[in-house]
This record gives sequence, C-alpha cells and structure tokens, in this order.
Amino acid sequence: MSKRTIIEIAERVGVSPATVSRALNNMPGVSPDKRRQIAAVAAELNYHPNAIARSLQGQRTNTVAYVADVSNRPAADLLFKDFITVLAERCARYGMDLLIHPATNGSSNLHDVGRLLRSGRADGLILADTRQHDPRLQVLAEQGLRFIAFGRSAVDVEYAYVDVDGELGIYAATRHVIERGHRQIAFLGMPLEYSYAVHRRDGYLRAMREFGMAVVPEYVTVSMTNESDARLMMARLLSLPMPPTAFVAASDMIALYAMSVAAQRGLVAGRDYAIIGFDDLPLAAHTAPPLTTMQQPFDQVCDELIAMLLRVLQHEPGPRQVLLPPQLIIRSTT
Amino acid sequence: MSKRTIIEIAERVGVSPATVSRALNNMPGVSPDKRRQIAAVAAELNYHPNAIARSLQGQRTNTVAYVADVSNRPAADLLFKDFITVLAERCARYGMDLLIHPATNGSSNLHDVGRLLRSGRADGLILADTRQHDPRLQVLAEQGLRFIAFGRSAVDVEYAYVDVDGELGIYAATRHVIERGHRQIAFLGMPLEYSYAVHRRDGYLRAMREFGMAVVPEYVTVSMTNESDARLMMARLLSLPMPPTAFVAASDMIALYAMSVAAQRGLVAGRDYAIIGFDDLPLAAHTAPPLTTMQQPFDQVCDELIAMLLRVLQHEPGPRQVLLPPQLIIRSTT
DNA sequence: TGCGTAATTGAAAACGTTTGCGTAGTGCAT
DNA sequence: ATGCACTACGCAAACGTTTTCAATTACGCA
Repeated sequence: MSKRTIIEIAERVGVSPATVSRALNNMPGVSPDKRRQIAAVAAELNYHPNAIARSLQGQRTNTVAYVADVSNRPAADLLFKDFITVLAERCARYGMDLLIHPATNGSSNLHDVGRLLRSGRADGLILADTRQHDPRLQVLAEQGLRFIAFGRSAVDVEYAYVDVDGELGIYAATRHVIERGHRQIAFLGMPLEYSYAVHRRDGYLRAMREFGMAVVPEYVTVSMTNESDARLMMARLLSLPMPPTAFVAASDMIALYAMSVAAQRGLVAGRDYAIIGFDDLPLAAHTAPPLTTMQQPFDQVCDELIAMLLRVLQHEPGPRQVLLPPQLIIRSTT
Repeated sequence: MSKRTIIEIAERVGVSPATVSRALNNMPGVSPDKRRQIAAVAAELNYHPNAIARSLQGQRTNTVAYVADVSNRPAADLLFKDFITVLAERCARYGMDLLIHPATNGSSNLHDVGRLLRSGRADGLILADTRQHDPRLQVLAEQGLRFIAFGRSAVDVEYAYVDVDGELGIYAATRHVIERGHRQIAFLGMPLEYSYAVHRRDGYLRAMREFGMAVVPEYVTVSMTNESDARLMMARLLSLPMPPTAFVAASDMIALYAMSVAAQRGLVAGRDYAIIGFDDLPLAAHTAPPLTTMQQPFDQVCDELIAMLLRVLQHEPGPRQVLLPPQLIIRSTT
C-alpha cells in the first residue's frame, strides 16, 4: 500500500491539495459538492493525515510530555498506571498525545528534558514529583520553557502548578482523629526532601496547634523513606513509655507498614489504636481492617493539569496555581 | 529568542545548510575546519535539531507507542511505573521516545491505535496486557501495522511477541512447594480471559502431573478477579474438609489476600501452610512473613521488547518470539 | 448586458531537515 | 601543462501539510 497523501486524493478528485486540506479540516471555501467527493475518496483510501507534516507546518506537535522523577526506583508509585490512564484520556480529549519521560535529578537528564521542548517533540511538559529544591524547575523556568508542575517546590522562581493540598488533607485527617477523642497523636511522615512531605507535616502541626494539643517531638517522625525505616520508626513509637493512641500517616503505604508492625504486637487498628492514611490506594479498602484515609482527587488533578497547560501554551488568562482538596474516606481504622 | 535553525547556523558560518547538516550528523564530506566552526556556532546558539522536520524528511519518528489495556480500572498494576521507567530508559538508549496510549478493548480505541501508526506519530507499537481473544491483535495484524506484543494470545494470527514464561514460572513454583514436601497443593488463579492466566494454570497442572500428584478439582481456582473474590475463594478453600497445605498463587496480590484471610484464622504462612506468589512486588519482601515468589524479569523484558521492535521495524532477521523465565525468590512462606 | 460582490479554487510559499547530484577545487602522477 | 581521482561544498528536491494571496467563477441586481 502506497502512502496515502492529500495529493493523491487531490489527483483522484481532480482538485488541488489546498482544497482537499480545506475540505478535510472543515474550513470554509469549499463547495458542498467537492466536499462530499473529497470525503468519499478519503474514506475509500483509508486516509489519515500525517501528523508529522501537520506539526511541522503548524509549529505544534499536539504532544505533551510527562516528566516523572524516577530517582527512587523502585518508585513504588502504586497509582501511576491509574494516574497516567486518566491523564492520557484527558489529553486525548484535546487531541493531544502523551509522552512519558523519566528523569532523575541528574543534570544529564535535565538537558534531555529541555531537548524535548527545544527539538519540538512536545509542546509543553508536566513536571511531576517536584522536590523542595528541584533543579529541574530552576532550569526550565530560567530558560523560559513551557511547562507546568504537578506539585509545588520551595525554589524561588515563578511557575504554574497544580497540586493536591496535602496540608489541608493532613489537617483534616488529624482533626478527624482528634474528633474521635484521641489526644496522643503521632505523625508518620516522610523525609522533607519532597515538597508534599513538608506540606503534610505542616498540616499535622497546624491541626495540633489549632485544637490546642501539645506537640510531642517524639511523636513527629519524618524519616519513613522505605519499608524498613517505616517499620523501625513505628516499632520505636510503640515502645515509648507512653505510646500514641492515634497515628496520622503521610501515605497509605506507611500506614500499612505501621499496621503490620502493630499487628505483630497484637494490636488491632480501630480497636486498640486509630490510624489514618493518605492516598486511598486500591489496597486501602481491603486491609484488615479497612483503612480510613484521605483520597487523592486524581481525576480533578488531571483535568486541571491539562487545562492549565493548555492555558499556558496559548497564553490565555486563568489561574496559574491550583490546589485541590483530598477527601476523607472513613473506614474502620479510626 | 528566535528559533534556531540549521539555516541560521549556515548563514553565520557562511556555508550552506547542507554542509551544516552533514557536519552536525558526522557525515563525511566536510573539512575539519568548517566542522569545528559549525560545531562552535551550534553550541553558541544552543541549537537543537528540530525533531519534527527530521521525522518528516526521514520518514520515521523515533517514537514507540506503548498501548496498555486499561479496561480494568483501577488497574492495580503495581509495577507499571517501574516497568515504564525501564522501558523508557531502553528507548532512550536507541534515541527513541516513548508514547503511552491507553486502550480498552472497545473498537473506538482500536481505531485510535491504528491512527498512531498511520498518521506517522509512532514508528511502531508495543501492545501490552494481551488477552486470549484480543481483537486489537487481530486488527493490527490484518492491517499489516508494525507492532509487537508484550504477552501472548490465542488469536490465530502471526505476530511477534515477548512474554514472561508464566507456565514455566508456575511450574517451578509448584515444584518448589512439592519439594518442600507438600502434597495437597491448591492453585489460586485468575480468570482465563487473560493469556497469562491460562499459562500459569497450565504450569501448575503440568507440575502436578509430572510429579505424579492427583489434581483435586476443588483445589484449582481461576476466579480471583478482585480482592473480594480472592478472599472468598481462599476462605472456601480453608473450609474444605481437607484443606490444602500449600498454595501456589498466580500473583503476589492474590497471595497477599490469601495470607490475610489465613491470618484471620490464626494461620501463619511458612509455619502452618506454604504459599508462593508471582511477580515479586516491592511489597512482597515486606509482608509478614516475607513472601516467597517468582520474580518477573522486567529488565530483560524491556531489553527484548525494544530490540525486537527495532528488528521488526527494520525488517532484520532475529527471533520473533521470546519467552523469558521468571526467577524463584525464596523467602519465608515456603 | 454589464458590474460589483461573494464564493470557490489553485499556485506557491512555508515549516526545518536530509540527501542525490553536480561542480569547483586540490593534489598527484603523467 | 594535462588528465585524473578525490574531497569539499552548494543547489535543489523531497517529506506532507497548511495558509496566504491572487485568480477565476458564479450570482444578484441595475
């Protein structure tokens, strides 16, 4: 099968390529008669416009690149497939394709990320897994590249972002266990390298303060890097002279590990202590007992990401900073 | 900043665009002197070749599309991010970019998948999550499109594929528990809609047969669709007059649910019964007790996928069917 | 019939690269 | 000096579209 081009259609119909282009794109200036003929021939030839040629002429690729941080492999990002699926679906809604580009914080990859834009492979990019000090943000912003971030950062540059309000989420989570009557409440946090880790801890601190509860330093942990660290910290908390009666975990995984450690001591969540997670992994509904948690509004996040990126690309007005609230899902552990 | 093109470089150096192209691509026919000048100016301008223009002229996009089946959302594909990361890294090694395209089995999406190729957006594609009766395979093969599958299928068409040998893996898993002295061995399988589900069950059956063990029909389940189904089936198995002493699970997740159900009855894996999983999720190493499992050779899978796709695209000889063996990871549950 | 206006249409340029072909220049042997 | 082989380089076409601009046609109205 030879390649189907607009020119071939033009020849068959006896018309110029320009007219075929207009007809196929529903542009004005084509008689209804030719329009029909052209559509017919195009269908007959199973013609599909060449996206590359179109991109070259139109100066845009209809592609957005998603740059994920994969420096912490195995990434253990359990919702990645769901997230990407939704994101791609939203992209498709606007006729966009989705390019995935893993990047570590290494500068070699940074160069690579810029290349995506400068080489015209993507129109804009979404930078995920932002860190407090994220060199990628710096570089991209300085070079005036078209991107938005999924997540915030502490770097001192202007950039558009969408984020889940982890501060508010953990605040709500903490309030929830407070309202359940708990007073000795621990926070199971992760290293403050990632921005969301900072926000989540701040949410805990604010809730404790606002409800007039003393913050016990031993109760505030931010070192839950991986499974063994998490288990170690939880064991330490349980061995305190006065162990906490409630645990606010910065992620469902942390909560699961904590529950597992507690179970080894015969402690049952929801009966002997309270615990609340963050993420709402598919797993969370099926732990024993099912985990109360804060659900990430991923569908909305994807909506906002794409909408905002499009705004940025087309220099349209509209919000450049969007925070979305997680939702409390009450199950059996609180 | 105006757009940097090869023409601008040509003007600055006082040479033709053709020469610049040759110099930048390390083609012969450029004097060392000009070569240096051109390189210098290119660097100075921070020039990056326009990938789109290059694609248009070269008739290839240097992009491969990964088509994932997302009809079972939430997909619960816990290794997706790791897998994609490795795959993208392998792509990058060959100068390829990775496009992610979710597709259900619906025919509307099928059309979409063909479009990726016909519109010249991708050079070839990788079709994942293949089913026993996968219409996508049919359509793609019939239309002569350039693709390979990650996973096999029962459809009656020729196609190139890479797959993990689930039959061999579960065979090895079953043999492992047999060698541990077990005789009443159950298989915790998933619905036979997905090809790998069939292969894995077959591996169990072959091992049982080869080692002269009777296959008890009640012991062979293939309905572990989701968490609740899995729990239900496991509970039923444990309530049999003569419950199995060992469980071969078709996936780590299934194994985890089974262990959870057993734990509710006070049964401890590795002590009261044996269980072995399949996948080696990050989770598996940290269950209580740590789960013996068959590890998916994802790095090799990615290697083979890219290598094979490249062979197919360039009509090079070489294997068109590759099966990779999973590896037994012995932990504490057997 | 003639004129003005609007609707169709086509020619050609443009997007940024690569590449086949032709030509000028260089050095070397005759 | 002439011929020859070879290198270095430029010209122009090509990839498949979209879009501007000008030209042609059709049509309504005086």
